[in-house]
Amino acid sequence: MSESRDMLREVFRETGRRLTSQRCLILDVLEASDEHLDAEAVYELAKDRAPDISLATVYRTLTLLREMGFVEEHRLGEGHCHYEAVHEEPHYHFTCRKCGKVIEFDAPLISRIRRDLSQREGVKITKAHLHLTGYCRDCQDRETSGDPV
Amino acid sequence: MSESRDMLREVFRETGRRLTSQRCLILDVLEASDEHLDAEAVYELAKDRAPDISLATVYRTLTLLREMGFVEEHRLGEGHCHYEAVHEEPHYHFTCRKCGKVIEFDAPLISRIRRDLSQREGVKITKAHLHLTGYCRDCQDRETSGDPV
DNA sequence: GTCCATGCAAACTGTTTGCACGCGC
DNA sequence: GCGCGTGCAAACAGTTTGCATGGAC
Repeated sequence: MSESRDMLREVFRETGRRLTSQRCLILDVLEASDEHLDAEAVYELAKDRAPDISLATVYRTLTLLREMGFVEEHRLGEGHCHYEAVHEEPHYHFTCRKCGKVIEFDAPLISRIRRDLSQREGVKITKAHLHLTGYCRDCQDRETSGDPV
Repeated sequence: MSESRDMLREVFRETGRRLTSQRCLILDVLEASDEHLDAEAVYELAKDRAPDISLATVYRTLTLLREMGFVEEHRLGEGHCHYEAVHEEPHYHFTCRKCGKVIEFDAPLISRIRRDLSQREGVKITKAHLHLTGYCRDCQDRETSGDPV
């Protein structure tokens, strides 16, 4: 654990940033959780180990870690962001419109889509978000409200 | 034009809603634009034709039209939503991280991904959002800031 | 010791809501 | 005329920022 933090420290130093206890802690919290935490949840979990930490620091650190590529930000549709430590493999999300349950999945076909678009439009794609919505197994019979005509 | 509004009126009546001038106007604005407007932009455009319209009405109407399936809401990552009148064909988005340019594209392979996940997880998928980010042709040489390590 | 990072509180943006009036039906 | 929809302003949620203090290096 501590040797991985040393590597981390070096990455920070190279870019003129400091590895503070708060930044360590927030990264720990994200790595320890395999859920998609929002800023408030990260804040609550961090407070358990550092009661004085502030929500502003959580936001600043999440932005920083995102810029450095250590965490990913997802907007799954509820007006606030979710964060998670980066995995090696890309993965995507399904969200149930009824109960909010999130299912993660992989979809290798996305790489074909990326390649096609890159070639056709001459763009360089750095990130793909695929977000499916619908009704999970448990909610399917009750999909009453707020749906297309 | 007016006969299409009559059809619209009927859809509203069936669900106990009223087709007000504001609702018409907002739908007009969205249909007239082939861009992705945010609520503020819809508000500004609507004010040209109805100076007394309020931003609250714009939000309420956008929510309503989304629930009725007439418009789609996109969260392309900047902390506010974009809206557009529904097209028949599904389409997806690429956003340039540098200049914000949006390219729309189709990706028929998505239907395979949808089918796979539905079968594997037993979910019913009603909507797919694919959002690619990266650098457009013009911005590729200057992709300096804020990128993964 | 230097200067970046933090905590606090206030500001800010995008969105929602309570209420009395107005308009579609 | 009944009741949904509107405009207005205030409230709200999530996030950002200014400033003085504190901690990493």
